[in-house]
Amino acid sequence: MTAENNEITPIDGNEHSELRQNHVIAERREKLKSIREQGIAFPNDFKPDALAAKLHAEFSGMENETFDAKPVPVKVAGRMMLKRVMGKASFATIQDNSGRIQLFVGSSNIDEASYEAFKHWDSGDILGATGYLFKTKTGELSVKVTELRLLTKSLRPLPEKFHGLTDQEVKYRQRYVDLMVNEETRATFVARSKVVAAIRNFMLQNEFMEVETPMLHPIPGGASAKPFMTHHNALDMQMFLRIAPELYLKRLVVGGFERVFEMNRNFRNEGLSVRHNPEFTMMEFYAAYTDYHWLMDFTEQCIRAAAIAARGTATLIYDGREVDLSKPFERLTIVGAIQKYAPQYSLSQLNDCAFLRAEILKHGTKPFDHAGLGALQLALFEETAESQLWQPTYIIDYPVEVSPLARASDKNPEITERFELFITGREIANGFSELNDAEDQAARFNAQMKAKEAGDAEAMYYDADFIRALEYGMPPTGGCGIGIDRLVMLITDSPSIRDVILFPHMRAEA
RNA sequence: GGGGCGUUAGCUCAGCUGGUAGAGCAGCGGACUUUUAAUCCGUUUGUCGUGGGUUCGAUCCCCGCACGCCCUACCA
Repeated sequence: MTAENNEITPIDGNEHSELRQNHVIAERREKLKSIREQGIAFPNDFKPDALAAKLHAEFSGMENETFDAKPVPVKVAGRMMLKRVMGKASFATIQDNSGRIQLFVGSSNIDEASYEAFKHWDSGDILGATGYLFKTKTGELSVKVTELRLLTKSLRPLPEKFHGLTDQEVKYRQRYVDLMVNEETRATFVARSKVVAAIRNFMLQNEFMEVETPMLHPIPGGASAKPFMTHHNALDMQMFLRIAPELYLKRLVVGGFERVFEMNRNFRNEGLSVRHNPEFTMMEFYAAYTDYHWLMDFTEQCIRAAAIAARGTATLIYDGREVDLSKPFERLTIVGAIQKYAPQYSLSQLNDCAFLRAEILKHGTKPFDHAGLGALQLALFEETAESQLWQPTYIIDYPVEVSPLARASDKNPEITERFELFITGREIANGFSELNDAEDQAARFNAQMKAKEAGDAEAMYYDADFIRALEYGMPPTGGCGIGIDRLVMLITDSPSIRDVILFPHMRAEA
């Protein structure tokens, strides 16, 4: 850059270039400037006494004769979403936490200065209105405004009022805007809140205690996944963001808290997809003296209760297809599911390792050098049957080699008392009778260590303290994790996990 | 990681076989005392994601890159 260029380059700064680029924002900054000059620009002394939705619910049946006979004074506040200025009788629609209500701003009802000021306020501004309820001649319940105040000036314009905000990226990155203008987005997160509350209530009613275990783990455990790594300075210690709370929750069962649950975040340093966010919410629970049969009954009831709390029904529509949570969930073994959904395979083929290996390769899945029969059957299940499990289905009896924390079956030491729950072709929950034999668990950890040394990045670490805990004796216990984000996707008919996470992770903005 | 599609005004989108951009909304000015996507008249706004290439000339054609969405892979 030459000296000449330097001379003509104006002050560089984000604010400055934005002002030059966006005259809409510049205009609003000018308005704010003059508001500041006139007094307190951001007053905090207006206290609304009514919410839009409650006013509609309570007064929409009343007519103007009633309002005339007995006036209903109200103070409402909210963001101005629409404004219709017409000479001396204008309207504005404001939105509060509950919904929207229309303001009638007539020059004969408020002072002239306020009316003139109102004409220059913008969509997105936060207003406080004092007045009386009435009905317009089209029958819409409205507030006849007698006093109108600008509580917060909005410097940025709202998205276009008819089409709204549709850009997925902006919806995710600027969720605050999405929430302002898209009622469906608000509804999704209200539903999520209800699901979480319903699950918490369900657990508490069943005498589970809510606990909080560490998010920072010295040894990541409880799942097969790649962890996020971090470092604690004062302890000069490598730490991991937890991939699952499982091993801590089981320590609590050892300690005598026989029914515990934790609903919180897990972190996995893996790919992102429509079903995967680097941090996701899981509800894990453990109950002493229960087994996986009990867990399946219980999980079913919990999920049903969550759907009813959020939607009022256990019969849902997902992606245009019905999902019925009201009936007992089907239970199939891995082989049984393949036979049902991929009947081209004979039972003898399904017990033939060489055949399975070849068949899995046809589906383009990774090689399985050390995989035994059970793991091969599981892989074929995942390729052929899993995505077809639309109605809620428990798949049971997972092979021991892929279930290092689950109790082996008394009848067959190759399989575990484990299930995964699939709905709409997606895994929603995973549970099992817990392995409480400390010596067996130590052996399983050793096998995982070998797998890790052989290059399996997701294999588990040996957790000596967890073994020590088991050596004190853990009662026979059932434990299960429910993927809350995926459950909310199902209940809110959302196609992407990002639609049910308020601030999904995205690449850094360019 | 692989594949597909996309990126044009603050928002939603047009833009023909290449001649450096338009509409609606929003904004600004005006009219209007029951509108509700108010209406009517006038009017402002763009590094056409980014860097190269081809060309007299590129929003348009070619290549790279960035970002996004979808599919796929790992995974819950």
